[in-house]
Amino acid sequence: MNLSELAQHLDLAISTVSRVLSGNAEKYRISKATTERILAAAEEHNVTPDPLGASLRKGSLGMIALLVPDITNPFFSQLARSIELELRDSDIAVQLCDSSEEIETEARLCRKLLARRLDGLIIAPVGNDNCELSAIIEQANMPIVAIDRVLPGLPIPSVSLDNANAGRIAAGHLIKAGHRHLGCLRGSYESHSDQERLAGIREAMDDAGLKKDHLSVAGKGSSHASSLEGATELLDRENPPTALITLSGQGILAVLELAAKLNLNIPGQLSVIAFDEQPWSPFMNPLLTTISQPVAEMAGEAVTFLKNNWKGNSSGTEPNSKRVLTATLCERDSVREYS
Amino acid sequence: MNLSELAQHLDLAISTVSRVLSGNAEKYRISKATTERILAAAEEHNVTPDPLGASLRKGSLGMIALLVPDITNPFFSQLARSIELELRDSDIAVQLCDSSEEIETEARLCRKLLARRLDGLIIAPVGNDNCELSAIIEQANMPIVAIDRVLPGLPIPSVSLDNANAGRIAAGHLIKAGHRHLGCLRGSYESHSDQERLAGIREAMDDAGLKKDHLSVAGKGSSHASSLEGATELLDRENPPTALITLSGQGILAVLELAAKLNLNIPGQLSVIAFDEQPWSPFMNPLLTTISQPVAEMAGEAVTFLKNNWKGNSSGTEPNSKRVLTATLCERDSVREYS
DNA sequence: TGCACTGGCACAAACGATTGTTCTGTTTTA
DNA sequence: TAAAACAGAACAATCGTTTGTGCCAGTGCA
Repeated sequence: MNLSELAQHLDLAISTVSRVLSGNAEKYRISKATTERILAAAEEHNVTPDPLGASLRKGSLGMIALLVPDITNPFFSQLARSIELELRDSDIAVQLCDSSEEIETEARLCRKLLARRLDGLIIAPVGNDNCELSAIIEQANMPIVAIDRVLPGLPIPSVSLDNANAGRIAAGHLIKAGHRHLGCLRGSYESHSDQERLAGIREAMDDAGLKKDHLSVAGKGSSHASSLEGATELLDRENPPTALITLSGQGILAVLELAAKLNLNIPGQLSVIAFDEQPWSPFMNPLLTTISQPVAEMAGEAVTFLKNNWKGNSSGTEPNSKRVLTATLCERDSVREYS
Repeated sequence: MNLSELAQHLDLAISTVSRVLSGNAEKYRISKATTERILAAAEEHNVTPDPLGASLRKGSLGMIALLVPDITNPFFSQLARSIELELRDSDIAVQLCDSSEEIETEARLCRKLLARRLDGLIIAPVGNDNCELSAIIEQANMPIVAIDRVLPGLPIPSVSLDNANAGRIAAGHLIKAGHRHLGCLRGSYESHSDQERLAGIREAMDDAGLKKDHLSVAGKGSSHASSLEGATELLDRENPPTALITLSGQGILAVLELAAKLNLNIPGQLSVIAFDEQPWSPFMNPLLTTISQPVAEMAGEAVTFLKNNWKGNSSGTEPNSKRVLTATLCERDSVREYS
């Protein structure tokens, strides 16, 4: 039963019913009696205004989209949850899209999303150089904010981590513990974030007077197989690093697996710091020292940005703002002093 | 720019434009020339039909909702991803809702979802006895299917695991390895699934001629703290079980943590089987033996059910069908022969 | 020449709500 | 007593599509 049927049933105009049911009874001076009558009947027949009709009229869907590379990745699922929570009370729903880490799929989905006049889009781009995506996004007409991974070529606002600083923190912690030969397991694709993190690591080593050949870098894919290959390149050789930093979420698992295979005790013979705190990080054996991203805060920033850009609300952030947040070190048991 | 503006610009009727742009040009015998002209102009001005208008007219939103207790739980995020993949080619989007394991929130969100005349709802209920939810669902007018957790009181179709069988498999495996005293760490709430799994474990023990006091059960919450408490109750005592089964995803982490604290070697002194295969299960130390749910298959079944119940498509499943899938044992290194 | 047919498109009625404007009484004010 | 003010509700336009039907012109046939 919809509003007009209910109106007919009550022998009232649909407009009156609409005003009452959307809570504007007094604003339009509907009498107490009528209001009560409508509310009762609505309750009885279980009728609520169809948001679809309202959306059409209001020009707003009451929904934003979240496009992530892989919802299975704990970072993104935490992000999804934080965004959901953030929006729960504002009558705005979240449409979830997963691009499976494929840039073509990402472009296709993004195109679809833009066609669906949503109220906004939060996108965690798959790669760092998706021309098609850039082209698509450029002619979008809804607020869009990139999160986690920044597209350097994309003129859209973003919320991301200060990756260089995060790299410095990680490397600094290891250097302070006495390590002189560091290894670094890169994640997927030629990710912008990974490059920045690496740059931060190099800076920290520079500051400590460590030469470039004190850092070994490997890894060229986000899959477990690639990570394993990269880890092998780093560890299964003459003079392996005494401490490792994994730049992507999956990497640490490969390192743990390989270390077990090689009978390398962690942290006894090898210290590790893993990028991205994961639900299981505090419960692994050993308890993992990690670099943690402020996921909830990132979600908050992204949502705030979208909200600020609604209703011609130009009060908020400038159109091309880059918000950069700081990572924190979670010290646990996977790093040991080296002498 | 919308269809009517484009039509005006081309000096054509909006209906003609609509038919061409929705791919029904030949069905309505639009001439080749006109078709080309419209397509070209649409491309040039970047105009696509607004799904909102189409939805209103067609009476279908092209969207289903997925309501889960916690998208952060790998099982549910895998489920979300599988469902997304399953629907990707059918022009149906997924709205994600997370109830934070709170039954009031779940009811509230569910009510909202039902008001939003979606094309279907896949719900993984938080608890096993949510009367309010049952009441809400009963008067819904869209296809709904419960997944993972079955609500015994709810007269809706469901896709779930054969939990009793899964319990039998787990216990059977341990018994076959020579274990005579089993422990069981229950998950959250008085979950229906957990009860069934427990029943299966009891059956297997019965079959092996093991008495009831050969099974210790503990745990009364899904939080890490509760799990830790339960694990302590099971392990930190005189005559602890030699093998443990954790019935919920978080439980195993608590067991690992406690075992490390108690200096209990796994699997040397304690064998464990964990319910729910997780991304990190194959990479833990030790590699975890788990009971794995066929997530993708469950997603497929749920989606298929919804599809079958569209368009008055009564050909499909009966309205109250219960689909039950089988778990598999992933043998790894956390179970050892006991003599 | 007249009729039926049909290709090609326009007309208009939904779909379900929101909201500015208008209309009808009744009460207050001058 | 007439005019003004106001409360309460109806009217109608609008959002952007889809789709059944109607209209017109050209063609084939008798």
